[in-house]
Amino acid sequence: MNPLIHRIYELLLETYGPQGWWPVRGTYFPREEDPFEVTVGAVLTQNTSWTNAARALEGLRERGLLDPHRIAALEKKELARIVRSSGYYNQKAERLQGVCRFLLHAARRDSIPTREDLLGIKGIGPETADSILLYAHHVPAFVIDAYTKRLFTRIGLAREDASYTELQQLFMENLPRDEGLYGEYHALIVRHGKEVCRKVPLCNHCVLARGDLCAFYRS
DNA sequence: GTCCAGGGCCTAC
DNA sequence: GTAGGCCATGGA
Repeated sequence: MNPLIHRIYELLLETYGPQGWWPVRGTYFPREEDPFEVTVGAVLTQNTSWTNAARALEGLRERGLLDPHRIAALEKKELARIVRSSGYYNQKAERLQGVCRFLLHAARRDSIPTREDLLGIKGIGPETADSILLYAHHVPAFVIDAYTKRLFTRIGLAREDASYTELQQLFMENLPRDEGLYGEYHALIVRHGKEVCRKVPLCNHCVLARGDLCAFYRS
């Protein structure tokens, strides 16, 4: 166990507070948590700001379309029009319908999809699969994204060429297997990535460049 | 006008 | 097996 992995989580949490990603009680999801809605959101936010993805999600909700049967039955062009604000709308319409077909046909009702199942769907890569497992189904799968890689490479805890799997192992082997912790940690990394450390290789004003991490950080 | 956002697929070497 | 191109909107 490398204690730094958890220590960084504590520092981020102290700095930014709980981020309240899915299940969401905040701004973008007024409703109760719905695994399907979270799954759709995970696709819509691919390489796209959450505000743009949330608009698309809202468009689906206000039309009563947050249902795999309905999305699968829609004309693809119509679906693309509705999710336009999330960008890549033709691709995302296609991907959403692929996810829905899987949920309706391949998956058993009310069962949690496996990671392999999700990766078999066109348009679902490792990050989206783990996001769906973690935030929709509360499976402890640590989500790795570009922020995570950048931050932990700079800190020196990961190699530049580390694969998704290697980075995921870094977290999962050094943290208790806790889906709540994983979900909050990933959200905090994203928040931190937006706040600071954008272009400079190492920012001295960064929260992680102080305190007990300082010596390690600068070494 | 430029850069970026809660990626992933396809193609060419 | 991997680097590069492509998908595309909306906010800073």
